[in-house]
Amino acid sequence: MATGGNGGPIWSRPEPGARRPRFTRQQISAVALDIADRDGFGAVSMRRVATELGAATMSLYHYVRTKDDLVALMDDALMGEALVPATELPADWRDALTAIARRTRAALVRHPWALAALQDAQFGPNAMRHFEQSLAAVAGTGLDTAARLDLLSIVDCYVFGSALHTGESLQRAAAAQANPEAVSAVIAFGMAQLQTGQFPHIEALLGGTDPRTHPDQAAGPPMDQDSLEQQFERGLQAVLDGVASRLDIPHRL
Amino acid sequence: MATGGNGGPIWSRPEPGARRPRFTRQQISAVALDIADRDGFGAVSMRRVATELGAATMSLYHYVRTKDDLVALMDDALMGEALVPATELPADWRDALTAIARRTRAALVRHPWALAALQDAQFGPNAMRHFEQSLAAVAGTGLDTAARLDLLSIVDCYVFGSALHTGESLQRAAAAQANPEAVSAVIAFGMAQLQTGQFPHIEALLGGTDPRTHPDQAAGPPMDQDSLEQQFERGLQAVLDGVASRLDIPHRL
DNA sequence: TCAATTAAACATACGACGTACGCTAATGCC
DNA sequence: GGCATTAGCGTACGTCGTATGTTTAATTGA
Repeated sequence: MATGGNGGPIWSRPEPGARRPRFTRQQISAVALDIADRDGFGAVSMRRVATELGAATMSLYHYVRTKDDLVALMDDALMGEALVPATELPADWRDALTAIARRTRAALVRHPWALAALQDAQFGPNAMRHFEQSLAAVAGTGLDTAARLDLLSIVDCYVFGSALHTGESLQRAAAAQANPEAVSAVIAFGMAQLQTGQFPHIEALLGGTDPRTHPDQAAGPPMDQDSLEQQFERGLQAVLDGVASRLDIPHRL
Repeated sequence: MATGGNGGPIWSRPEPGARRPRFTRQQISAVALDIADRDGFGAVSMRRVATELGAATMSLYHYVRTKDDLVALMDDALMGEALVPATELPADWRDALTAIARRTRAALVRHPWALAALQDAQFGPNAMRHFEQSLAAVAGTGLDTAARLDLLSIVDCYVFGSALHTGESLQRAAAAQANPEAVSAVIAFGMAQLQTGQFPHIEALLGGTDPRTHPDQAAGPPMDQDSLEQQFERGLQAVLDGVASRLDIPHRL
């Protein structure tokens, strides 16, 4: 249930009053974020969060109606990390979009579980602030409304896709380090596939180097955090080039 | 466990032999795909798949070592849908990439659960074919290896991000139709937020129209399948423009 | 000040889930 | 026809989200 049931999104309801609550939503989402970062999104259970808060499982349900609500809190905390501090938002539209994109990607990469979880979470106040900030960034383009939304959508798609890609790569790299024998099994499978002759371009890409002797480059370029970030930067500028020329945006250059 | 345990990826192991098995992997993944499409990825359980196959739960474990393996089969079936038939792949790099992008997006949009599931699934034969096909598409660009991979990565990020975006939108739209009262609660929350005055650009975007009287446009432009597809096409061409000019690719135009 | 009220906290329990374990019975090969 | 192999399955364990009902503590009205 993506919309959270009958009472509206959790942010439209006040935090519980009367008897002073032991926890704030920030504390709860912080604990949940921490668990997800340490042990993966799958480790975030109502019991676990409650335990780490020092409470009984069912006590959580006074702060959160369902687990979806908890996930919504987590996602909104993450969107908070994606916000560019208001004073740091450049005036030029291109610089502003770049700043927002960098920060958004950084937040998503920091919490690789987010993209899966975010998929059907309700949008919260920080998501709204993110949208507002994006609109502010493109306010100076002189474009009409539809074109502005197009521009934002294109850049957003690239940023989220890039974060997805980076998250996968890093997760794969981590899994490979944790379980080296599985990685050689995967490589063996890949080599066997190559030997069918159906993959000439991949063969050419590897250029005769046996990945078993160079396990650091599983299929192509290095996959460390820095390379992926540089790749993201190159792609982002290319995307911005493309939309700028398509939409005929005046630029200060 | 993204790497699937000790025995290597499922594709490196033969289907069970000796006594003739009742099911093929294709049947199994087809049933699982069908369940996911009808009732969501969360409805795909070992019990459910087994039941719909007409078998007992534990019998599935003779075809699949863990549920992760089942998900891997599902993802690979999906990547099969994303393949462009070999005879239909255009010679021009830009047309070829466009064809691959369209087909990939279509497959991902058809199965909105895929992006979440795909995140940590092992790559299979069809993913490999997809990669091979992408390499074939950019073979005629004259770029060196690193630039080719950059190009592919940028387009792929945009395609996956766009599919993520589209999937979210459609899912939200479906949820809204299934549960209209929740939607008005969300709108009420949004209006209340607007009234804080912290969102001048969003207010300007709505242009004074109260979404409660025009609930079809929750926040901005229409979100139907066609509009999203057109938006994707515009964005894709913009992205291709950008990489083409950045990478200085000769084009037949 | 002291009862009445409200809300926070919790224990128990239910039906789902993935899957470890061990048994039964059907099949292919000699 | 005998036998090894293995598909198929029943049971059970520990996890999950959460419905339900009860206890405990703080706030409020008189």
